[in-house]
Amino acid sequence: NEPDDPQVDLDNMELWEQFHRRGTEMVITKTGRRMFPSFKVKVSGLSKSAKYIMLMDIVAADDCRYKFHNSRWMVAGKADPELPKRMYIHPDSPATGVQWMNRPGVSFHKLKLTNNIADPHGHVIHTYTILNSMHKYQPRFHVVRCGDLAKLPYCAFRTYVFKEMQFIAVTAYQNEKITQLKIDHNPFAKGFRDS
Amino acid sequence: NEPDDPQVDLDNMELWEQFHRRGTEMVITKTGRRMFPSFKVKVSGLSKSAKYIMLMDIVAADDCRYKFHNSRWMVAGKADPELPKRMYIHPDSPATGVQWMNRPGVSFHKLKLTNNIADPHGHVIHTYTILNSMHKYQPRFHVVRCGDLAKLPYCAFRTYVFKEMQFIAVTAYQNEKITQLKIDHNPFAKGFRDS
DNA sequence: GATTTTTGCACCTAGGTGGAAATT
DNA sequence: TCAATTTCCACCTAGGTGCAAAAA
Repeated sequence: NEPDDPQVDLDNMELWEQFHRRGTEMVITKTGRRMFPSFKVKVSGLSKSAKYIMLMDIVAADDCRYKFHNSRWMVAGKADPELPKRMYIHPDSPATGVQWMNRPGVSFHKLKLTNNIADPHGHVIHTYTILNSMHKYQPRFHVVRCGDLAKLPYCAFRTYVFKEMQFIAVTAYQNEKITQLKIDHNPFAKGFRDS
Repeated sequence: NEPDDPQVDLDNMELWEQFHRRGTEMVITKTGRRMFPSFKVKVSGLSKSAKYIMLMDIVAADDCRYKFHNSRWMVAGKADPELPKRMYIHPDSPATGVQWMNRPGVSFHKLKLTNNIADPHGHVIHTYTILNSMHKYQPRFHVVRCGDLAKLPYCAFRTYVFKEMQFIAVTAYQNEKITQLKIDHNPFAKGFRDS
């Protein structure tokens, strides 16, 4: 009656698949840009009383550089070196299993993607992830049974990867079909819709 | 070279004093209303490496009920019973002394005042404080040398009180001079300014 | 020249104000 | 009748969009 076998479901999977079929792009800017669709998961199967820390990060999906040519993404050489990535710790961590499971979802919408090497601030909570433009990335989600942030480095991670979330970082959209999907579904881009 | 004698300065003291001279009022609503001026302090004198938790709460200033009569606040009987108050833990807690001192200030602007007894959600982070209308209150600030939220109940609190922050909770402003000060200084009320 | 990045912008969402009228 | 509270609103701040032009 106290399981500890997390089941993780990606929120808005149908939308993610629509983007995935066309080759998702995410804009990176100097001041930081959110992901769309946003990264949100529903977690079940946790021990009710045990404490957990939830995290995400974004890692290189391969060691290639890409370019968009003839309406297609093509490999264009070897990847540039990656800057060290920091884990984005969900700000409500640590919390008990029942607290995580009772919420409508665990959302990482505040994370921002940037190409700005200079860290904006020495914030306690790291909101920015530095990416290379024209490179392919894979977001990951981690569940750690751990009640104390200080002990996080010594705890076992359980990692969940959704291929549907792979994307290529860009400073300006390349594929107009991706642009249109963003406009159609992101409420902040409603001003560019036709209807 | 590792002091542990916190010095706390109230931000925007001149503005607080302007309100204090006229008898500050704070609006409470069903959905919750922020304080204005907002509660922000600058902390120094902490041990650089020790971890601290920062908190605030709001307690009854006396055991009276008030009414506004002939342009003055007057005692109008004995206070209604207070609902138990919860500490509002600053969301960046715990953090090291140098992290707290390096920031421009420790801000509690997200706290909301309400007269709604039904707690809106079972949030991990408590944002709402329930107050009685027409009663006088005193906000307080607490510094706790403590590295673990779970151990907070067993740690020694150092409490700082600014009399300039005393206010009477209202559902609608009584003193028009207070209303005008709010309009003059709160950027969200700019629409009501004359100029 | 061609590609990639930056900047400023109009247009949105989201939410914090006190006023005025309605309600309790 | 009077005092206190609730509801809805226009008017703000704050900040997330892709676009177009300029810059690198």
